Amino acid sequence: MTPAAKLSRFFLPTLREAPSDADNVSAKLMFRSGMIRKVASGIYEWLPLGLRVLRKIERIIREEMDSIGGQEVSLPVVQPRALWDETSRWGVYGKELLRFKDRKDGEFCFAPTAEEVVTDLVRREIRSWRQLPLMLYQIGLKFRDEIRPRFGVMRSREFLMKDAYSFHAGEDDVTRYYGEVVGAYKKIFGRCGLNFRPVEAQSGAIGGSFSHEFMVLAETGEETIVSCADPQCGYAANIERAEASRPGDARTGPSSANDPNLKTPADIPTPGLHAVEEVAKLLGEQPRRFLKTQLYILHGKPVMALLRGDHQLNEAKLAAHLAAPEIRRANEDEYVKFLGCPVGFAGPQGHPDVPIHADYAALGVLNGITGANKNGFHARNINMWRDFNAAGQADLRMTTAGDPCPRCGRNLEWHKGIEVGHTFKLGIKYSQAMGATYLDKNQNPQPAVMGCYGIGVGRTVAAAIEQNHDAAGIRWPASIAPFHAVLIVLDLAADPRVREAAASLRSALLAAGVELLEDDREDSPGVKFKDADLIGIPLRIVLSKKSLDRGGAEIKLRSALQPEIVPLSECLPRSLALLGFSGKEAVAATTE
RNA sequence: CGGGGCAUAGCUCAAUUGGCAGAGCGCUUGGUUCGGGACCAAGAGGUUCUGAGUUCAAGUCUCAGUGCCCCGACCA
Repeated sequence: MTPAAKLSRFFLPTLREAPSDADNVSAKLMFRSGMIRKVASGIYEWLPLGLRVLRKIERIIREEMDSIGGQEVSLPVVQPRALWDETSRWGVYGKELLRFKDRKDGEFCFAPTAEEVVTDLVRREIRSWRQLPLMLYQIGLKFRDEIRPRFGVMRSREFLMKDAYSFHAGEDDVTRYYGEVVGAYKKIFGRCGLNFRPVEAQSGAIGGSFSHEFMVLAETGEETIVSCADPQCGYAANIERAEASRPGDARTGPSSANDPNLKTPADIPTPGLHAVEEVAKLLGEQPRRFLKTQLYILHGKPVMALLRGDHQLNEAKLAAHLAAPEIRRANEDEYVKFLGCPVGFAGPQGHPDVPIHADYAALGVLNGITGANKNGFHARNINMWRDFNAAGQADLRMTTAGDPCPRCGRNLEWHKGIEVGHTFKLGIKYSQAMGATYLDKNQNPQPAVMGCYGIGVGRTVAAAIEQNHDAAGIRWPASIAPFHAVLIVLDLAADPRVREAAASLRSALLAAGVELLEDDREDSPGVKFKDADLIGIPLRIVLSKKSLDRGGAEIKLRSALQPEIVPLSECLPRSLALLGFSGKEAVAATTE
């Protein structure tokens, strides 16, 4: 039985005001409640109170990962270049990968993730299909040299991540197992008391439901997610990847080049107006009747994306469509060089050497308005197939307000979210590159099929605060609270009954497995109440002359408005009930 | 990487035209208090981010550097 933590001796430097560089609610509260301090941009120290929360979440993760057959390992944080060269990621990863040399000039990096290392481990030890599936996970520090760390531990450079990797004999087995992991993730975030949503993280057009992001819903989230208003449908996706346009959106085909409805192109002077909205206003036309072009550069050559005037390009989709992550937007000089006109006056017609990749929705524009490829002019009645051809067609745009659910056609709801977990069916990308093979039943070597699964542990802490706080401070869900209860004892000197009552209540709570923080500081009651609210312990118990005069102890949930007076003999059961302790949990906690 | 801003006590911030470096909170000591961040008194605490320059004089002006923050493209 652990003794109660005495606040007078507990390293809990609370602050009345947050440091000025804390830039969101959770970071402010984590600083103020003495959970974290900052060492450098994106690098934090976790103090005892914060670490207790981190450990609570880790424990939940371990239990759920173990329950689906995961086995915990500890993989190195410092990893040799040689392994990263095998998958070409030493070159591909970019500046986010922190690299350095040891005294012998050997090249290393600080692990941002561990696919290479774990695949290396497995290829050396796994021989047979009989040894599969194998699920290994670890909870350890990662480092990604983020361009712009922000929001405290939510986007830090050094961070605690649970990363898991599964190896399978065959595609079917990963698919089966992937579902188990998603189930475990739902339990993990559910047990953490979070309101979250798993969303598809891969464009559904590719047909996959094998990458999910787990989003904690919060107004302050950096991610935007759309979900179907109909729970029966259940479609939910990151806005970055949500299906927007579909082939059916195109209403024309090559035969339409001779459509009698096509009108003759005509130039219109539009001096100085380059935005679709400006030209639309001048002409009294809807933006949806426009064809919008955006020029990109791939390996020094121009590529044009074509969109309907009221739509926004999704660069990630364009990159995926072209299978070219290295594309970049063309600058003004390149517009002039390749299209012969400044940005804002370019149209798809008249550039046979520039491949055009059209969003499906753009193909439905009849007699469209677009740039005339001359400074100060736009053109009417431009039509695909007659005036230009597309090298490719795809879903290239962002979902916009008013778009229907791509699955069932009903309305979409928009939410903000914080990504706390990501699951991914990897396939054989790493096992093939690194030669992680097993012998199948027919003695044929096969690359192991892999899945990988991450959880940002520190980010989960911050997300929990974003979702559970009020003006006074944090309101921890009981399952991840640093302590279950805080005991505030007042009038110690003035009333001898208080000490006795505190002693018996303290030992009863501890014996029942309640994690107890006792505020024994020589401070005024106000200070203690303020700090208790700030650090957000779920249950507050006050013993004082006043409470005893009224018949016992004063008990209050952090979320409750008013305390209740409970007779001393009832304090233990009442506390356990308020904490939602079942008998089982209490016993488990006691026997630890 | 591009654009903008900031850097003064542990925290939040002042310092007029270039003219003695300050306040609140926190901390220490003593006293008085004790149910929502109490009060009185006395203290401790500073390389004004670093370096150079201008000046009789620089927290303040100039230059360079560093760190941090905010706005845009990656990610747990």
